[in-house]
Amino acid sequence: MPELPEIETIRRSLQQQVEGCRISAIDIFEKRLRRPVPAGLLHRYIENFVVRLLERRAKYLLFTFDSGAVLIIHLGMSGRLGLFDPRHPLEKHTHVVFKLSCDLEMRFRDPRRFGLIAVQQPGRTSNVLLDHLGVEPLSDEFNAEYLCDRLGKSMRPVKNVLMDATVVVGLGNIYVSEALFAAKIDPCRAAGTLTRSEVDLLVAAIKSTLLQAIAAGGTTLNDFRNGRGEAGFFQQQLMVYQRQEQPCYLCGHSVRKCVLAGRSTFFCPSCQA
DNA sequence: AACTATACCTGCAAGC
DNA sequence: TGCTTGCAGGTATAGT
Repeated sequence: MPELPEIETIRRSLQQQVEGCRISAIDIFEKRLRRPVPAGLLHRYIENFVVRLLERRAKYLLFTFDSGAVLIIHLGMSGRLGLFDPRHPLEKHTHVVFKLSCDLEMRFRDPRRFGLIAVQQPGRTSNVLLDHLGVEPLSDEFNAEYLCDRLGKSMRPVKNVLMDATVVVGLGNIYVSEALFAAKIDPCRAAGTLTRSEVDLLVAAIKSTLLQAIAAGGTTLNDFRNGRGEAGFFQQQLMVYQRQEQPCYLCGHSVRKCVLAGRSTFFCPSCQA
């Protein structure tokens, strides 16, 4: 489900409780995620070790342990990670339970099983999941100069380039549509035709859209919840996403939907002409 | 080489 | 009511 703001919201909601906690036991109920759950590595390098750091890279949550290993969790489209009282009944599709020394359980639940759990072994620095990733959109590396270079002379729709994780990470279908609206750029525009001032606007729009969504605790369209089970509020600020056939809040023109990069794309044909 | 379409999986809403 | 269909926020990979 979640894009960068939702993952960052989950990270912040878990950090206090999880950092400094020991994982006392790991129960695996379903190994068939996007890749098989690495039971052996979890028991060897994660179980009975203490979480030192909970960070985010792209849409991955990274738990660094005092064993030197890193637990990598991705939530795919329908994944959830939350803290529960051990007495709370297990919800359907709960695949892995991490029992914490603080007497809580961190439960991974994912009906569609597009998520994944992986372990980077102690001493390893390269990782097949992370190595190819582009820059973080909220970092200083993501600026107009960088994006101009990556847009190049490409004829691809600008939306497709922004969804490309080797260019910039963390933007999914919701926030790309919203950021392009904020920058008043047509998602179909050939990437190479954007002017420098349009790229300036686009970079600023991406950063501010993501920051506003994080401040709102993410977007809860159907079932997103943070680590404490709380919904987000950014859905109240969506300008175009899933608003096809409804009037644009700025100009009143009907919002349109098209398909780009195989996914629904929402835009105002008047504001983003 | 650059790019797009497809597959992975379950749940849900809409339509019949 | 109950069936079928289409669609859903992500990513890797097969194919053009």
